[in-house]
Amino acid sequence: MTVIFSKKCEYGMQAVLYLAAYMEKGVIRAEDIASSLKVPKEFVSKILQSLTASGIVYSKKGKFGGFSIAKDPAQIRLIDIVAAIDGLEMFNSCVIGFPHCSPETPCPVHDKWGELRTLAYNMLTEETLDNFKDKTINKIRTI
Amino acid sequence: MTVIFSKKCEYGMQAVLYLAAYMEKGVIRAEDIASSLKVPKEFVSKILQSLTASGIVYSKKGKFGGFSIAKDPAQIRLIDIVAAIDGLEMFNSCVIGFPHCSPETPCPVHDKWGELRTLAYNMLTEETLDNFKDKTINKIRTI
DNA sequence: ACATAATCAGATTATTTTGTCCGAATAAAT
DNA sequence: ATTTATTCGGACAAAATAATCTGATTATGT
Ligand code: SF4
Ligand code: SF4
Repeated sequence: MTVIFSKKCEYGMQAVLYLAAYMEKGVIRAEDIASSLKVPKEFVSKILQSLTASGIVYSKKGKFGGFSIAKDPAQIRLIDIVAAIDGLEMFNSCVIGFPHCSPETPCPVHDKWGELRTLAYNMLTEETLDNFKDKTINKIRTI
Repeated sequence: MTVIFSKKCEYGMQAVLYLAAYMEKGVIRAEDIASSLKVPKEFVSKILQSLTASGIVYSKKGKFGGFSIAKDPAQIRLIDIVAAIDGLEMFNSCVIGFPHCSPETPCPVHDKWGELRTLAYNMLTEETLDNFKDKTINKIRTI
């Protein structure tokens, strides 16, 4: 069981938080990111490749190459990463897995789940990455 | 990507809601449950087998056998089904996938996620299956 | 007792997700 | 130009999840 997001998406968010927190270092090698986060190197590299295609991450090839954040962190929200990797279908789906989710045919937990989805959406939308710098650095230290 | 719970768990909750809503019918065949819910018959049968082992569901073998709810629906909560199938680890895990989740080393969204987890827990805990009967029947009709 | 209809239990297959490997391309330093 | 360190991109492998099949077992009706 996953907690809402796929590993791909979790690692993607972690890696982008890392890049935003350490953006003054310039490009950072996938290997450094992977060892700091304790996640598989090739996997995180692959995820960052796809985020490069989405325009969130910048990559530089060759010696002294690596990844960096492509835009101002003040313009990136966590939901942008979720949208790029897992997509946003979860915000239109049912916790219990019933089909045809709508207020006209509510399942037993419809009201509460709707509220939860809104809160989750806000959590990923209200703040931009620049606000997360200190907490990210502290969290990564403890991994 | 799943929305919090595995298919196994989603189908389990749906099937138990079904059994609770139609408990006056006595035992119900896996095939009827599967066709009403539009889920794979053998899969739902397997899940109900494991819920039988957990004591939530009763099963009767042989001709005119089937499944029924084993306890009073007023004593079963959705979280009991989640606990039996997916387990409750999600209530101690991070949305972003960081390890060592704790208030001492909070990740960027720790506060909001903590609140969300509590609401999700309440959603699955506060009501018992007997309260869901009407909504379940209406929802199943529309599948 | 026998035939029938159903669950049970476990083996098996399929699909998706997660993770790894490797050759080609690229860029910097010598 | 050559060497070296790196990403890129796609193929590949492993693991987890979802779904199916099959034979044994059990209970009912005749
Ligand atoms: S709670 Fe019910 S109506 Fe709402 S999304 Fe889930 S199944 Fe659909
Ligand atoms: S929000 Fe941070 S501290 Fe809280 S569970 Fe997630 S990673 Fe752990």
